[in-house]
Amino acid sequence: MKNRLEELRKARGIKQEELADAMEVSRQTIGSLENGRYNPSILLAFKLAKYFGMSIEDIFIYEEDSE
Amino acid sequence: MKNRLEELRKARGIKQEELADAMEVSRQTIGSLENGRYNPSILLAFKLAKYFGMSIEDIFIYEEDSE
DNA sequence: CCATTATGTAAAGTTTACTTTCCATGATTC
DNA sequence: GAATCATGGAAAGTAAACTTTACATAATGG
Repeated sequence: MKNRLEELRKARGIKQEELADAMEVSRQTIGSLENGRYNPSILLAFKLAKYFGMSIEDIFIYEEDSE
Repeated sequence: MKNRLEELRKARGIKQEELADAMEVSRQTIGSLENGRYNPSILLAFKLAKYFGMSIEDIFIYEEDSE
């Protein structure tokens, strides 16, 4: 799964830490998502979608058979 | 988080086991989602959405501060 | 230069999603 | 009323998401 988090965050002009605080997760979690180290839980995906005013599908790009 | 899995599955006239096979998860996983014992991973949510031809948001109902 | 700021990443631990195995129950159906 | 079928759910284990701590580095500002 790919995602547009870094792009969307930078468009908002905020730091990883600010986004992390808004989502109530650690800065490392945001960094890990931006750099593809793992996928978000569905709850975090919903929170991020709400924060950016978009759908989950607009932020996270599902690819067949992705890990 | 609530979801419409049982309703959607029954509308299709299929068993938990058949849905599980299509999603490549165990029957117990489908049962656990239908009965709210836990939330799906985002990958499974994407697979289910694709299977039912709907968006994740149409199947899974995000509620503020849900576990 | 030096201090600070933003980010990358790793290690070790906790929590949660998911598996396999197992048993129980209600609804057929024979 | 015994056998089968669909579901519920528990227990124990594995895998992945997430936390805290820690350190490294590049960029910037004084």
